[in-house]
Amino acid sequence: MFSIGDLSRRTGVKVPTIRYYEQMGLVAAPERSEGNQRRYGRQELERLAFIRHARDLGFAVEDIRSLIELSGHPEQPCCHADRIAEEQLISVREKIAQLKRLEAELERIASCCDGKTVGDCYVIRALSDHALCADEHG
Amino acid sequence: MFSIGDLSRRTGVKVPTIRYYEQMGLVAAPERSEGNQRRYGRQELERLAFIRHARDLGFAVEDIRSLIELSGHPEQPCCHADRIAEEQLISVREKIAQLKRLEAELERIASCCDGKTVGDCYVIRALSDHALCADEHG
DNA sequence: TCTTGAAGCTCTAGTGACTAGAGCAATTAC
DNA sequence: GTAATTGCTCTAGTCACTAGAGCTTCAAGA
Repeated sequence: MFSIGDLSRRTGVKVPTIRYYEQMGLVAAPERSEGNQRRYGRQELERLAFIRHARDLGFAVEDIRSLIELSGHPEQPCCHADRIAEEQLISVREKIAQLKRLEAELERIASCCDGKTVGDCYVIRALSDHALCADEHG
Repeated sequence: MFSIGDLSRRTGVKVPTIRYYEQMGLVAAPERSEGNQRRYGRQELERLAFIRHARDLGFAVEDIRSLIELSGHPEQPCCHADRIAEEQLISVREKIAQLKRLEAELERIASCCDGKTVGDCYVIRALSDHALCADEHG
């Protein structure tokens, strides 16, 4: 039996975040000590590690809820879990593509600036005038 | 003189977002019509286009506030503006690097799954067991 | 056994950058 | 003139936490 602080140390999930997950129904409300403090077992530890890992991978809390639901039915086909993971992969790839466009644009803006004052600063001018952009972004 | 709807159409910034920017002090409160509706001129149009462009590039509202402040002092050296842009570039690059690690991990997870049921689904198992990860992420 | 300090509890409110909705007033087009 | 559209303010919701107040419980040393 561990306290919420122990659980936090073992999983790397902060104490208030554990309580938040309980409130959101991602982890079940655990037993309490006589003094009303939360007491966790191995099962909760594993579930919280699962949640932590999925969050690190960028899954939304709602996705995690689905994945947990699924993992409680090991006899069912796993295509739903696969789809959630693939959708996450697609969304990560889209974010990367978008950020790369921004990177290119920012590189151009920051490197072109050879003005000395704000009046002829390329950074400011580029932001003022979208026509200075090489390609469409955003 | 345009209405808030005209301004929205010309800049691509949604009407409630324009009002939000006014509340946040990013754009000045404009004149009003007799019937208390906002009436904008060319100056506000340009400022809003500036904000839109900077937001598209991922600048935080606070950064934009600084950039606007700077652009009001064209005689000052522009190193501050350059620094804001460079910091934004660094942060974009960090986000890209992080997302690429996630992409690799998700690819591995999603492609390895050849199980038929949740019970032996690699997606679920990989999320349960961090030790299955190729490298550290998150 | 006493004490002290860390850790726990609940509750409310704040973050960032909007977005949605209610309930009303003004404007515009026909 | 009237109907549709657009505008107004205000409050509350989004997501995934995070911070703080004010209190109670627990664990370790004297």
